[in-house]
Amino acid sequence: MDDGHAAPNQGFDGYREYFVGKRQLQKAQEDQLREVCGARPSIFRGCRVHVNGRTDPDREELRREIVMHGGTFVHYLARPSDATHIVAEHVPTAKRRLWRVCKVVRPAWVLACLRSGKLLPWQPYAAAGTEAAAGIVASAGSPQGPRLTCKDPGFIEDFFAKSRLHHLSTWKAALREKFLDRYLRTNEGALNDLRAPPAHILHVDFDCFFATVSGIKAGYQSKTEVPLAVCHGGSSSDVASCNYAARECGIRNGMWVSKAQELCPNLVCLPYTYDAYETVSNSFYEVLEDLKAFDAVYPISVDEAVCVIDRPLDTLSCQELCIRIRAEVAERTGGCVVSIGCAPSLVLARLALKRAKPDGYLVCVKEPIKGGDTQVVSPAHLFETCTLRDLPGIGRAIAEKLLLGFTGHEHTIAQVSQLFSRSELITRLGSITGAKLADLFQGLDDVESSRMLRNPRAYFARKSLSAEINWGIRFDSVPEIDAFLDRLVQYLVSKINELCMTTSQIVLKIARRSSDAPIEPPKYLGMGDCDSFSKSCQLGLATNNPGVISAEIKAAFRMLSCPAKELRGIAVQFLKLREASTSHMPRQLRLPFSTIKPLETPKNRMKASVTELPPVVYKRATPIKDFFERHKRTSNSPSPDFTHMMSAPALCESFLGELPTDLAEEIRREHRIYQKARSSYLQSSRKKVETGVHGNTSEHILENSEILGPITFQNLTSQEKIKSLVREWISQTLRSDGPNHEDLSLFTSYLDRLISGGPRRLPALLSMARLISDQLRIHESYGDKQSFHEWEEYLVRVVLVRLNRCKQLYTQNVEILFDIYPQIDRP
DNA sequence: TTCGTGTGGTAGC
DNA sequence: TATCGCTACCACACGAA
Repeated sequence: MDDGHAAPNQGFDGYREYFVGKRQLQKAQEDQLREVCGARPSIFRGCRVHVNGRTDPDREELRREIVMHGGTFVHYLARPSDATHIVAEHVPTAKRRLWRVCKVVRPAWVLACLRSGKLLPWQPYAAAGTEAAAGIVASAGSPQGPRLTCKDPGFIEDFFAKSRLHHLSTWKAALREKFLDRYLRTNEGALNDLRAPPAHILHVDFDCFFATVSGIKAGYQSKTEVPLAVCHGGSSSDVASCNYAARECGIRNGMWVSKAQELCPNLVCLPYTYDAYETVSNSFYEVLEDLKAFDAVYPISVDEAVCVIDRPLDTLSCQELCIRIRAEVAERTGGCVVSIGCAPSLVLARLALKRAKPDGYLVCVKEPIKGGDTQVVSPAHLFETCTLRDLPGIGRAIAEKLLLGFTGHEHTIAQVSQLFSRSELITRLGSITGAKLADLFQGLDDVESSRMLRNPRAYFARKSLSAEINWGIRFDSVPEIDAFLDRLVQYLVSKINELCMTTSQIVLKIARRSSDAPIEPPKYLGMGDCDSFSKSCQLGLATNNPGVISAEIKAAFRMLSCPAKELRGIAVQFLKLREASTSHMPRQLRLPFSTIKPLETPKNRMKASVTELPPVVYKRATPIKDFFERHKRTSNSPSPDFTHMMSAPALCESFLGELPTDLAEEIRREHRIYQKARSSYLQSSRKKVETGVHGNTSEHILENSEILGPITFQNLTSQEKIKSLVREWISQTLRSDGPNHEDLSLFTSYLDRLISGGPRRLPALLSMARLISDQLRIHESYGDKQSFHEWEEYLVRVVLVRLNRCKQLYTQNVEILFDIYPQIDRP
């Protein structure tokens, strides 16, 4: 649609095309706006903002500002998750529950962001009537702002804003993405990939990065004699970073402040200065780029990079380069110190870096001149002076596993390599880790590390996305945890949307207080000693739908059977990521008409369709009942007890009637979620339909084929009976918590069998699509319910995808008209 | 043997 | 008043088919 206007309804694509057209029109207007007004700072980048009700400034003005400053304007809010922010003066009572998980802000937030030129925290601008606004009012007068607990809506963002480890991880991810983007732009294909090991590798790393930067910001010289540490505050907070003056007292990163202060009473504790770390890091990478001395600069972390030179340089030139880098970085960062290890392999460069610290550089060459410069060393020298733990990827666990029975002192690499042959290493540590260590002992890079150099595209590509919180997790009830999981999923979904990706496997990981650990650990709101459990779910079809993901995660939480009060940590992971553009996004389906090859016979057509378009299967690869059976057998494992879930009793309504309304509702809610996880509607209600009065044999459509046998669903052959079952199934599950995935899988398989029956089966397929659409239209009032969205998504992603495929295959033979739900309010 | 799942280890300050 | 114990990725063990 070149003109950007909605096309008239053409068969079953009409609804989608209408919306695609409408969105294109709006997008074109917004693009035009950006063009006319020129580029502005991208303050609202990644934000999807919806404006609700009457506002001041009005909706159009807010829209203009948001769009011009990099944001996306959400015109129609089909569901709360469509927007990251909702702008409203007040939250209508009817929307309070629905919007509970949203960032609902006053228009003042938009204006304040524009004034300050950056995205500001939303909580201080929470709209009247929201929980967040109530929290702010309650804590007014506190200079710190509201103290949020894990039960509060803003907790996740607040926690991440202060978490050093979260910052380190997100910076690293951003650097990798930036590298990849640059690499893909400048190195079309992989022509410049290194085929042989590069000549020189420089491993560059800041000395005590946080401590130095925070120190400089607080007015200390970078090499001050004053012992400094960066921490949040009190005695049980972690030392994130300390300078060398503090290290001389025995203070180490990760140590508690109370212990550090015992070792060094003069210790100066400095606050985190995340903005400054980011600024210095940017300067650091700029220096490495500006030097134009490297064939590649690989990011390792915010303050650490591996630089590669792919041409031979003499030792003196390497030394001069190290000196130059150190001087440039110091100049551009207000005096920050980097140390450098230079060697022909990653592992030797890393060891050289370890020995170069603090405030130095080392060049490792095979045969240094005897009595020459002390900054030039041999591999043997590094092996004799570095410890096993200095090797990359060798942490405490592996070192202990290997050196069991050899404890007593810190072993050097030279000593340990004498103790074990390659085969002994493999026996003790496993095939890959053992071989890796054997390689490292020879100064050679292991397969995994050298992937970074050989195939950076694969090495730096993102394969998963996750969020984890193991601090401040204290819940009293499962509904509170559900609300938290909703928010965490929403957080991740907004991330995955920014990446334009979808996921087809999700994992819930929890930390549960160990039975012998105290209720409250020594660290304030810490996790203490915990057992960890995880549960993964295959979604079958890649999605970014927060409702679908959230429902799975909540069901997974129930399967892990952790009492609410025992929970100390929660993580949600998205695995098997795919580009959103290549997966079938709802309402963004594209019919591949241009790729259709003319086929001569229906038989050929089917053959081609099978090879070119494998059927999409929406299934649950780990049926819940299998999961229960598997875990019943492993009684010696620390896995939780599922037996109470195996026999979830029916609810006694008369008993519930006597309970307080809140409590009764909570129990009903729990029961619905358990039921959804356990129950299959199709299994339980098939008999009812079989014995019903619907249909008669003369109405059989499907089994009349002369070539093909009857296509059954749930042992039913009459299409009327099947439709009756499906109608009842949809109606029931719309009222409750949506369809069971195994049921959907069975139904999808039925649809696929219809398709493989050829064009004659098409009316049956079309009839099923219409039936689902009709049911959704009938139950339009459930439009806000999760179950409604699940059915809607199934219709769009699974059923319509199949109809599209058939349209492509059979359009010459059969007229396909399908008008998708819902009715559209046309402009 | 191969595959999927759950668990655990490592790195950065 | 505390305090902000993340995240991506790989490898291993084990069980099922």
